[in-house]
Amino acid sequence: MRAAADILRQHRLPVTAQRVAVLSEVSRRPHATADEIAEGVRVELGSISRQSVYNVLTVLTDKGIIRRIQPADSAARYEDRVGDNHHHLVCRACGHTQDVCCAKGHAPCLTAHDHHGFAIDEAEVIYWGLCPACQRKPKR
Amino acid sequence: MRAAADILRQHRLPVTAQRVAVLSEVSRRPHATADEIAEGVRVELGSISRQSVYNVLTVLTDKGIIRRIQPADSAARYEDRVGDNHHHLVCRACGHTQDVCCAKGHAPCLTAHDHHGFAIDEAEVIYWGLCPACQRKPKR
DNA sequence: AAAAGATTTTGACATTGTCCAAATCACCGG
DNA sequence: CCGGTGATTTGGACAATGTCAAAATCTTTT
Repeated sequence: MRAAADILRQHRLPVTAQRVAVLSEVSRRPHATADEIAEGVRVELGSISRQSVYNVLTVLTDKGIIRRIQPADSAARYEDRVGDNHHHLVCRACGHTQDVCCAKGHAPCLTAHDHHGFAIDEAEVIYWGLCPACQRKPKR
Repeated sequence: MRAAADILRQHRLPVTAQRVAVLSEVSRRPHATADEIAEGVRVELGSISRQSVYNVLTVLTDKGIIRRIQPADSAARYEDRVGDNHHHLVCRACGHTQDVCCAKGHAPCLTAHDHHGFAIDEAEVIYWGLCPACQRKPKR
């Protein structure tokens, strides 16, 4: 992946330390929450306000540089991998999130046959289950 | 649908006015949020505490009597229709939610081909777009 | 180097939920 | 039909995740 600063410039976004750090963090640790990203950025930058993390994540999402996913029972998560058709595997126990390719290329069954007049622009798929680690833990 | 009280008894749940009212409301108005349900129940019962609405919704969900769905950017919504394999169409603008049958019967493509060791128990699909009404409104 | 405009910060506030203890209610047995 | 008992409901505090707005600071550009 190109340097964060270049990506920002390419999108005509003023390059600030906060933006570079947040984007790098999203790239380094996919599927992290805003809070986790803030922590990671603080290691690098010393500090960043909570609001700035949200500001940056919002502008990056709006530009299509990153993607926001919001599984149930979890704060929003962000990822760097955009533009391809991939979905997610989420662990019900620990929230661990993993990318999965769409099962059948162009998702034959992801076009609702009766769309009730909706103008559909995205089919979001989340597979729920237990990750390998949580399967081994004693049930609660 | 059977009377709410019967359903509760069938699941060995003590029948309370709050439970009957909440369950009826979920049944009458599918995809409502906890807050909307509370409002509806108050019309019938005069009052109900916020906590009770959550308590009832939780116990009904745990018993499998209702289902909770949590689309991004929305409070959790509840529905009465359980046990069948249906998904949702959600309007990005107004949040209006509509049921849709799975496009291909038993969802051939809803088994991720590489599940990374996860024990998958559900494939959740949400189609995002604009509902007919919001398509007609001026863009924001 | 300075001006102009955008970004960051700070602190308050909103929404959705959860926790806990006290009061109340539903159901069972006598 | 009436208590007793255990479950449910309530009220109030609290937590997590975001958003809003205004002042301070930084990036870019001239």
